[in-house]
Amino acid sequence: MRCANVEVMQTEMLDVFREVARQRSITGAATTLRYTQSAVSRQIAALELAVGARLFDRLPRGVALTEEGRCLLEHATAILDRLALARRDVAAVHAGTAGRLRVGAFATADAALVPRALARFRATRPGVRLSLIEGVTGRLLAALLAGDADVVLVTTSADRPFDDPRFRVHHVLDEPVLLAVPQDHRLASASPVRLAALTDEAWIAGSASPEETLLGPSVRLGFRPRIDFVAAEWTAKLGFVAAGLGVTLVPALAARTAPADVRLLPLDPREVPPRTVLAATLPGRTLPPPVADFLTIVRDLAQGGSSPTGANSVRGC
Amino acid sequence: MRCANVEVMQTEMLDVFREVARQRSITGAATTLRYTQSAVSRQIAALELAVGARLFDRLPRGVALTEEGRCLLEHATAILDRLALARRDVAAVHAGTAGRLRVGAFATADAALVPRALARFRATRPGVRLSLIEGVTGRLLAALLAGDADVVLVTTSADRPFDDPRFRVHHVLDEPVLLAVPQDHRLASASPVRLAALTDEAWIAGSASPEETLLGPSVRLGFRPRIDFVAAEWTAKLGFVAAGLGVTLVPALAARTAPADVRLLPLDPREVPPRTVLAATLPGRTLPPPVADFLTIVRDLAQGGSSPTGANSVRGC
DNA sequence: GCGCTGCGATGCCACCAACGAATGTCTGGC
DNA sequence: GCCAGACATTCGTTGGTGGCATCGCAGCGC
Repeated sequence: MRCANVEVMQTEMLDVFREVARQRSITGAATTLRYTQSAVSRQIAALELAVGARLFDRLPRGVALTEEGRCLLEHATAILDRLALARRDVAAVHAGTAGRLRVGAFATADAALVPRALARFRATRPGVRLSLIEGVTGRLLAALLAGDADVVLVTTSADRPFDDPRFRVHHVLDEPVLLAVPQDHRLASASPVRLAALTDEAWIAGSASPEETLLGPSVRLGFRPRIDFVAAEWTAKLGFVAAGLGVTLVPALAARTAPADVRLLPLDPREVPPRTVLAATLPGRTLPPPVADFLTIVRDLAQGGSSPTGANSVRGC
Repeated sequence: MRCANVEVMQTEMLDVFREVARQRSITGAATTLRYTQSAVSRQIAALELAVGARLFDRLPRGVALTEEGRCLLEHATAILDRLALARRDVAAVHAGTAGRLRVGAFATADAALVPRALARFRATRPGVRLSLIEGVTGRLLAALLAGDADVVLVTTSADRPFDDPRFRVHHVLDEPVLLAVPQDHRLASASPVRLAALTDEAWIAGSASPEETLLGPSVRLGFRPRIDFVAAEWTAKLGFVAAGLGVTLVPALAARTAPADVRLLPLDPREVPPRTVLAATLPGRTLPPPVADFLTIVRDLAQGGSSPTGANSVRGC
């Protein structure tokens, strides 16, 4: 019975209102807007009903804004401008010339792979705001779920497939694991090294329980290392190695951070399977162009698409 | 044939969009907004068509904003907030609790009448921004026409009725004109003074041609003053009078600025008709509450509604 | 494994809100 | 005093929009 939207200010109303205010004429605005005079007249009447105040004084020649109309005009102009801005902004995001890309990655990926990828990304999409969070796999996946990241780079061992349905995974690269030994180690010139030759070595690992470290896959294959030192940071582990206190495993991505007095030796991939680097996104979501681009760039770089990373230089051995 | 407003973002669309984004559910938003699920679904589809991008990813349980949707949400929120602000603002202006009042007035009105009126006005409508422009009648009326003032106070002599159809006039007060004489003048105790007694006086006037001054009406009635000194400012004229160099006419509103050694004498209103003070607004416009209030207050003050002005104290003589 | 359930999309229909055309009304000007 | 210009109003029509019902799809539980 009664009009439902008697109180609604539609954007078209505001547009008509603005034009009438500009021209100080209902008939003129109607002509400009390709409406009939009656249509504009009724639009203004409806808007006046909606705001509960007369917006124009009707003069013998045209109309004049009332104080209420002048007040509304400021707001209407701002609203219509913002609406136009919203159009342009959404279009820019859609085209990939604006927006944001929030990447999450593990520490060694941030050494070279991610910054190079982001640099190349920025060159092609300079309007996209970039941000990065670093952390371990669990934190990264939580951030992705929480909506705090658009794509995260995580690692997993090949013997533990990543099949959580809450994530969509994109393969990035299979990263060989290297053995770090002191420069004068007895195996420093052996290639490749077999695990059987390392049973009596003093190991340096990130945790006292080797299951959770890079040694995990090999442990599950039957290898039993003797862990003498526990250190979390790569620089610390490599420092111990350089001092001749033991050996450790190093992912290829961290190879470039190794000091000169440490030798990195390839291992048999059947005994020490490569670590898989994955990108994870949320399933069911359309990949925004920035994310898709970033994935392409990261994969390209991982395959040696540009100046080789430490991983690639060693993989060639 | 084709939809005319396929590209329009209506405010209701944005409202629905915001609610869907908040609840991450089309069905939920429909329930909250008292719509059916199909209506909301189509609203979102129409909005996506309007902006040319998918705003939500449809998930098995609800929906999730895309990057474009997140972008639009910021704008939509701002727009809807501004729309609500516009409603409140216009309502406040309509109620007279907000807005502005731009008064124009001639110099002597600004001595006491206008500031007192504005002070009383502010007490009742503290939210209204006040502004004042001062000038002579011509400038004030021009400002009114140009939309730079809402109401202007001007003076006119009773023998020159103000009948310009471009203005709507509101009578404020009839202001008697007083004769200023030195304290020891021969007429200092006469009351009222007849013009016939002033034919030989040395006159001080605002212009060499008395037609344009306060003497104008009397001149048109046959009086021929001898103008010895020309000075524009009231303080200057009264200074000449105090020095015994002549006599001059003073409007009652300026009486309070007279120094103590000058006597102000009443004149016969038939020979020196009172000056009329008018308020002018634009015709055909609804008087905003602030303007109507201001007019009421000014009239009230002019009739001695509060502490008497200089005019009133003299009028009583 | 199969059916159920929950959610969004869509076809169909009805309604009314808004448009266009024509007319009415008022004011100012010649 | 009639005309012209501008806004308001009335009337008939139509397209946009919501409701109803249904479909498709995916996850979950028995």
